[in-house]
Amino acid sequence: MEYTFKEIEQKWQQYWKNNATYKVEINATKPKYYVLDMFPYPSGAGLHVGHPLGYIASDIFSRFKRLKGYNVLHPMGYDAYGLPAEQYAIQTGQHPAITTTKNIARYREQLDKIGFSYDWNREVRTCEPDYYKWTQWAFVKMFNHYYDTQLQQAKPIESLVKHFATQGTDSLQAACTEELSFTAKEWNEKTDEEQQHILLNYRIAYLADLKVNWCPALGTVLANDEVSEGVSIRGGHPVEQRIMRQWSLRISAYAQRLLDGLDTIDWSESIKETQRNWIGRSEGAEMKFPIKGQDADLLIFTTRADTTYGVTFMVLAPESEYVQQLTTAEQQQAVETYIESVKKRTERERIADRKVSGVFTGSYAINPFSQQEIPIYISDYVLAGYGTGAIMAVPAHDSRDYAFAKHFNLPIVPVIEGCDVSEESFDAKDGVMCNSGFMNGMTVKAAIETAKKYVSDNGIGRVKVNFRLRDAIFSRQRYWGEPFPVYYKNGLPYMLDESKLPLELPEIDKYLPTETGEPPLGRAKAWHTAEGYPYELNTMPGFAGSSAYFLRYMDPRNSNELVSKEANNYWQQVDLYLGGTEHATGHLIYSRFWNKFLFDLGLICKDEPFKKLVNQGMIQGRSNFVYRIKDTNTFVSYHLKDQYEVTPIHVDVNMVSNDILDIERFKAWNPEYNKAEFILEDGKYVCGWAVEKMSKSMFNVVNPDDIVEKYGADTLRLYEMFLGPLEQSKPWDTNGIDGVHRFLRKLWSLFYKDGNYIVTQDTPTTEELKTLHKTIKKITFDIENFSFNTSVSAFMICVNELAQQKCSKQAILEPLVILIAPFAPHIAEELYHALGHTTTVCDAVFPICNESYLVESTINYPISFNGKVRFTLPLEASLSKEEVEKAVLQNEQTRKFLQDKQPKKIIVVPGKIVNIVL
RNA sequence: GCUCUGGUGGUGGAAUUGGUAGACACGCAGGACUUAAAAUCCUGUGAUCAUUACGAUCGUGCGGGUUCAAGUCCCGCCCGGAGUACCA
Repeated sequence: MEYTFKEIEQKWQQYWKNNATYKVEINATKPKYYVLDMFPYPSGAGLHVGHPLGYIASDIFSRFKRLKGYNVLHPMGYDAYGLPAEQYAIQTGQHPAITTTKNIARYREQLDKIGFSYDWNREVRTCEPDYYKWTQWAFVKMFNHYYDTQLQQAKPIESLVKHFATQGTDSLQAACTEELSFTAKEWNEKTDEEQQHILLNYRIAYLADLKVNWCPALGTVLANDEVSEGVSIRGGHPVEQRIMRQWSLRISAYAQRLLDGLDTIDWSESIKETQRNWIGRSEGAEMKFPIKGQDADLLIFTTRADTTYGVTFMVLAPESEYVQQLTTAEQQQAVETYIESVKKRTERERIADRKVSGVFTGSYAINPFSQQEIPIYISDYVLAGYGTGAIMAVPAHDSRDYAFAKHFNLPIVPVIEGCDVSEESFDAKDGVMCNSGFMNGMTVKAAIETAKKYVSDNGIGRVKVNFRLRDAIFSRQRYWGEPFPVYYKNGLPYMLDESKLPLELPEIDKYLPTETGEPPLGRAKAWHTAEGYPYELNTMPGFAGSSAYFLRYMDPRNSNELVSKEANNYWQQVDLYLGGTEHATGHLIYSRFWNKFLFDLGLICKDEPFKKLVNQGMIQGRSNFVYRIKDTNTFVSYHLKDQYEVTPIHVDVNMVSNDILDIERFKAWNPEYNKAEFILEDGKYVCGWAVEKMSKSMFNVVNPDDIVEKYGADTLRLYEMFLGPLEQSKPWDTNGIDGVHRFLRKLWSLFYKDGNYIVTQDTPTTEELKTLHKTIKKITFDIENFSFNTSVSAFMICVNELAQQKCSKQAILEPLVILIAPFAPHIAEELYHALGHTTTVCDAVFPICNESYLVESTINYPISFNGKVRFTLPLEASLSKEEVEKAVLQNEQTRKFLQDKQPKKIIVVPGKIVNIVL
């Protein structure tokens, strides 16, 4: 019997399907394990060979855990809402639901070919009403809660209303957009409308006028993590700042918990660090600088209160509310001109062009430490959104302030001894204070603490923690997303009753904004409640649907709850989450926030969603080139190209094998090349290559279907793992896949020779047992450490050794088949049945290493002289240090290397090495 | 700039606590089988020098250091990749 992978794979895929092998239910008698892949957005291009990398790794781990006796939840679904389907709809008029359904079918077909152990009964699609009902539901909950900063927990908005009714804002501990102050009496006298307005200031999901990233090309606003360097991440379109009325989620209230939680989860240090930076906690002081001639203060935030004596001017952000208040009549014109010029600049221009610019307001502040008068400027290097939108400038110790001071000729006063500020600022936080009154002589570290105390003791301000993390803007002016369960009455938002959910996405005639510039939902007919109140026209952003999908998988068909208590208590949280690093500041923060919110409401039992996170590296493309001699239709082979003036041209990697071009296919590729001529080397055309992003335009996309067709799914699975460490980025190079395929054939040939089944019941030899158990040990260690590339080589070594030993004994091969089942499930299932089993290999028991087979009786000691190994010497493993030393010194070869010299020192590491120092 | 990563043969990579650097594969070369090709199998394959056997020297981005012993630890640089960016 031959290794006919195609038949074998189809046969077992059908078997698994027929027998519901991967269906999983709550089973209290077994420990649970939850393995999750980041679910894909089903794009029109289908999967390329890079996508399944993580899925294969997590599948290996799931299957391993199952063999180890765990009840493994391993689901898959689709992040089905998104821009590409909508953009396609705009171009073609095809409903995005149709595009999406088609793409999902294609994804599923591709995934099925690879033999994953997903329980497809649990599939979710974020665009299905059954699913997004719970996205809307969570939003309603967020609207109906506020964040208590004292308890560090979300609380029902009713308790806040009660607080207002009895105490007003007195001793209020609630996260808010704007600090408000009113009495209980004032609150009670307000109209319902006024009260609702105030409550929006506290709700976790709230509507507010915010400065947003508006992307005109996409016709929508984008969240901070969807914008990079002033352009949209999807599509690279310019983004500008605009004030718009938008739904937002008060994720900033959770900043501290999101930060602290990082210490409790097993994620890579680098991704935790990225989140820490994104959250951006900084401890400092909020200080009031009195304004000269006004009964008002300028409030600023600083982490360097110790440098206050060095403050020689103040700077406001152009958008700051202080601007109007502090601009004097004489400066009015100049300030207006400046602010106009700043407004015209896009975010992108601001980043690209960092010229110092600014304008004087005409007003002065009083330095609360030195009592000196200092001018107040406006400049766009100060950000409105951070701190208070105003700063105290310390040019001697801050490079930005320094540049500004130099440009406007403002004084620079150093407050740290011995630093030279004639050329640049001294930003470091070490040294001894000077020019600083009561802080003189202190170290910077001590001065920071002293200054903070001074500030609070003298009523200048208070110690404060600031976060960089902004609230998440939650509105999108698009069609293909979750509708908000919101209607408006007198311009005020109200939530639909939970019984009315889901509010389904309506049909519209065109997927474009309305003529009046309203979002696409403005085109929907009868888009209002039964009473006639209009529904919200925005839809939710991409991260809405992916923020709690891991919970829904636990209980995907529950129509009464997001997840039942029973299912949640059993499955708890994701034990292993596998996906790319690109979601570090988006999905992975939002879903932690969402999860914590649900946790606060007592709806789920864990406050962190993903216990362990593993990030797979990106698979890059490996492009091939041909070299056309300039102005000809002649192509010259790689090693001869330097003799000509050539233009490199990308050539489809699918017509290149081991860098040798298939000339006939190349000619047929494009009519232009039909008559092409070639200058060959050794009768072949050798292509050049480079590592680039895998994309259509580089002609380097490799489709997993083609690999499965040619080599089988098991080969694909093994080869993807064999390429290199899971977490590292690496180029896909189909060269080398033959080796892995050959390995499977070799494994097969331990069972079948010349078409005959040759497995025997003989008792294995010590050597054979050693081969097996060393492999068990290695594979177990590797899987637990996500080192799948080394597992594959361990299997190769094992099979090579067994072939050498001519071992076809059931006692060895059966454990080996179970061992390899997580990696190559189809061949394993086939061979497991060949060995006489009638149930699936998935329900076998993972073999355990018996160390006693690994004990060596002799050790081949490397004998080194001055650290250089000269020869090896087999010695009894039981020999003591002294005996080893004696045996080595008596050895003839040792004498030869010693010559007449007396060794100065002999180091014997038992079981490892001998080093003789001369 | 800052943070995180990584740098080992022609290529992908291995080396788990400092202990024989280059496992395992690819590629290449030679050989066997074959009318021939494919497939398969065997042998060799870091570099340089030497070759009659024994070999010798160098070698993990660069320069130092610790150690009997360094790819691995310490100090200082260089280069690639990713993220982030006026955050006070």
